[in-house]
Amino acid sequence: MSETLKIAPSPAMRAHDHDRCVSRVLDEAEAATSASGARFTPVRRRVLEILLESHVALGAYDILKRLAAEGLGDKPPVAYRALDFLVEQGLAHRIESLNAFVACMHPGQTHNPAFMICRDCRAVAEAPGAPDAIARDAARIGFQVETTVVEAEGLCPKCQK
Amino acid sequence: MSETLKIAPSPAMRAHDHDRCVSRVLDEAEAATSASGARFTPVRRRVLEILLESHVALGAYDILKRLAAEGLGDKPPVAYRALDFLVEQGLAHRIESLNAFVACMHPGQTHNPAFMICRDCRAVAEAPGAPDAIARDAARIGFQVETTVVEAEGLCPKCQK
DNA sequence: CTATCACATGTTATAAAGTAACAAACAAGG
DNA sequence: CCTTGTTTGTTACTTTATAACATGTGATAG
Repeated sequence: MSETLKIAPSPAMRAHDHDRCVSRVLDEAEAATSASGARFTPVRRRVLEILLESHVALGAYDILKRLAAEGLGDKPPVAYRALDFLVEQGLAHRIESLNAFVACMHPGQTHNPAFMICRDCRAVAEAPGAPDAIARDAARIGFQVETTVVEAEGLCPKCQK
Repeated sequence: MSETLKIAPSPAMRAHDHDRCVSRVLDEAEAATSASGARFTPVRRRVLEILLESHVALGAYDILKRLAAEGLGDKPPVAYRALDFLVEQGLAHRIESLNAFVACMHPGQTHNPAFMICRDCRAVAEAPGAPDAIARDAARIGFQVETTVVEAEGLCPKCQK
């Protein structure tokens, strides 16, 4: 059932009502965390908000700078802990090829996301993703896949101009 | 034409004649570099040999330790430069999710490789890879893909036991 | 030959990314 | 309230990576 989700690539690279998009995700996050008994604390919430300000990948230290400016903590573990939490809860994703993080644009949905990452502006769009070819090869050699990383780097529509 | 290459996933996780596999790749590397006018210097060659000793992902500093032990250099740039060279020449691949490197098992062939990475022993198998779903989504939103990273983490046959 | 130019290596220093370990604060149930 | 588990604060450190510049080396045009 995670195969052919009816969700479009996330709006990162299209015009969209960003305020609505932010509050929608924030509401879903609120719901998701309270449902799982997890605590959506001020630092955690703020980190998600910071990620949600743009659809751009931010490094842990970028976020830490923001937190520090707001008096929410200025030591690396503060940022990493919040980010780890968000990733565990499916509220954020780590972008391996950038050592950076983005807010998840459809939390709650089981997904094996694929990302399109602009090398110029670092905008990240999230697509449903279906790493099928590799699943076939894995089966062929008896490799047991647990997680997948699928990231396409290139230029977003804006940065092509 | 890179779509359906007739190459199998690399032998990393199957029994194989490793000496033959090493010397084959080394020969191909020799050919490829001299063809492109690049210089396959002792450090570069040695780094490739080290990677080829196993089909396991090694960090730059793992390699540097080996080089240092052999008197080939003990400063980070030595290792990074050799690795960058090998990656540029298509003789090695960077594994983003491990910040590590493996030898390429079929250099010369244009490929958009996908990797299966054992989280236990760090063995890496290279598969032809065909990130198709994402290409479709990219086209849909006008994103211009330049490179792709496809990595599956899990357990190799050996480590499942 | 040898001057020159491109490329490769050596070295210093530092930046950027990430974590282990332990102490203090806090929230939530008994 | 008091205990228990989670979260936060903090120190210190490890790992990964690069900028910048000096030195060496090898091919080739003169």
